[in-house]
Formats: sequence, C-alpha cells, structure tokens
Amino acid sequence: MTPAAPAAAGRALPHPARDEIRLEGVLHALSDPMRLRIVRELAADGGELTCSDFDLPVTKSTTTHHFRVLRESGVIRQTYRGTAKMNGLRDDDLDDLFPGLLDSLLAAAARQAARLGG
Amino acid sequence: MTPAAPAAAGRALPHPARDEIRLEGVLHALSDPMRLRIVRELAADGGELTCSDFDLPVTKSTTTHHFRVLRESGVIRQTYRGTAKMNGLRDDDLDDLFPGLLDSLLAAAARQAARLGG
DNA sequence: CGACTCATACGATAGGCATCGTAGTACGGG
DNA sequence: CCCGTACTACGATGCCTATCGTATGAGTCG
Repeated sequence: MTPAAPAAAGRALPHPARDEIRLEGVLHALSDPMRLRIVRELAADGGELTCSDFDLPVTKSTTTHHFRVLRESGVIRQTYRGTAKMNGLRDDDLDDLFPGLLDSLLAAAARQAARLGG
Repeated sequence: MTPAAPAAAGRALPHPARDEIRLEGVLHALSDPMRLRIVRELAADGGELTCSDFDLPVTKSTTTHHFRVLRESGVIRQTYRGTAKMNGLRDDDLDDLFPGLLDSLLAAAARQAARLGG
C-alpha cells in the first residue's frame, strides 16, 4: 500500500526554527526528571549520542517520546546516521536566544545532584 | 458543624523547606506562561504584592491555584497581612540552592518578551 | 451587627502527558 | 534475500492540571 506520504519522509525530523523556540517550552521539557537526565548526559559528553547510549529506566517507546519532546522544544538536535539517530544539544541556538541560561540550568542540576546524591 | 480541624488553620500556609525545593519543580512551575508572568512581575516590583495586584486574564480561582503551585514549588513565599495575602519571591533560598539561576531565568524571560513583544 | 472585599475550597470538565505494549519501518550484514 | 538491530507509530491507560463556577471563611469598615 505505498501511501501517498511515504514513511520514508519520517527520516526528515522536524525541528523548530531558532526563532520559534520558547522559554516556556524549554523549561517544560527540562522539568521532567528523565529529560533533565538526558540533557545532563548530553552536556557531559559534549558530542552526539545515540538513543541507545542511554540506559534509562523506561521502555524504548517512552525514551523515543522524551527525545521527541526535547527536539520539538528546541533543546536537542537529532540527525540520522544509518540506523542510529544522533542526539546533540542545541547549545548554539539556546545560547543565542538565552545567553548563559543553559549553563545555569546545568550547574543547578549538577548542584542538586551533588546535594541529593552525595 | 465546628469541624475538628478548624478552617482557621488554613491561615498557616505550608511552604516547602529550603532543602526540599527541587529544580524540576521550579522549572515546572515556571513553564506555565501565567506563572512565569507572575514571577516576572514580582521580580520587577522587588517587594511584595497582593494577589489582586495582578491583572491576569483568568478567574480568581485559577489565580489562587497558580499562586499555590508557585508556593509549593518553593518559588514564592506567601504571608497574610489582614485580608490581603502578600507574595514575594524566595530569591534568597533559590540563590542559595541554585546560584544565579533565577537571574538567568528572568533575563531569558525578559529577552524573549523583548523579542516577541517588540 | 451587616455588608463588602479578599482569598480559599470544592466539584466538575476537558485536555495534556508519561507510560506501556505491540506492530511496523528503515538500514546494514551474512 | 532474509534477518537482526535501531528507532517509530499507534492505541490504551491512568494521572496530572489548567480552567471555571459557586459556595464559604476571614477580616475590615460603616
């Protein structure tokens, strides 16, 4: 049943333009513990990671959902590389829109992790 | 029907202790446009404002709800003064837990407001 | 006391969302 | 060509929440 809109189009992942990123959306994305954890790992790595590089205590479906929320809110950038999907922070765009915010958020998260985990 | 737990106890508003404030909770509280607006006005004023000082496009009930979410997440402090209820930012506690975060958030919100509104 | 104001509580409603399971699609290798 | 791996899509479910309207409590002032 070759559909009129081929599923192959799904390979093109929709990202919001830089001007369409909203602070509320970013904060909402980061207000979920699982997503905050993903972002922290991405920031710690500095480069790009595949979805399966994360060992999250949720199913694959839920992981996909969280990555989509992060992408649609403008926090991460996703690109395909073969079967894998690379995930990277959109720190350039975020720093341009909200200078210093991402660093402050990551610092706050690290501080809280140290306080609660240590 | 004088209840065993008198309603007068409602005069004591429950605030989370400083150590119980969670970054995720703060971000979630600020991810709502109405609440972000409230916090921005509170920061702009610098002092304490009553609930009715805000002219929000929602009903009184909803306003009360938002103030409670802000209080329970540790973002604001509420105290009674006669019939009025004064609201103030918990910037001291927040700065202690997450140094610089509140300023970054307010700066980001101001920047976005300038970008979209101007 | 009585009326008025400020804010809360409660019930209802509608929408959003985090989670899962299963089935399906794309890509690479034997 | 078939299979395995990586990710996605879809439907279901249960919870959370933003919103409202109305009724209630608490305090002030005539």
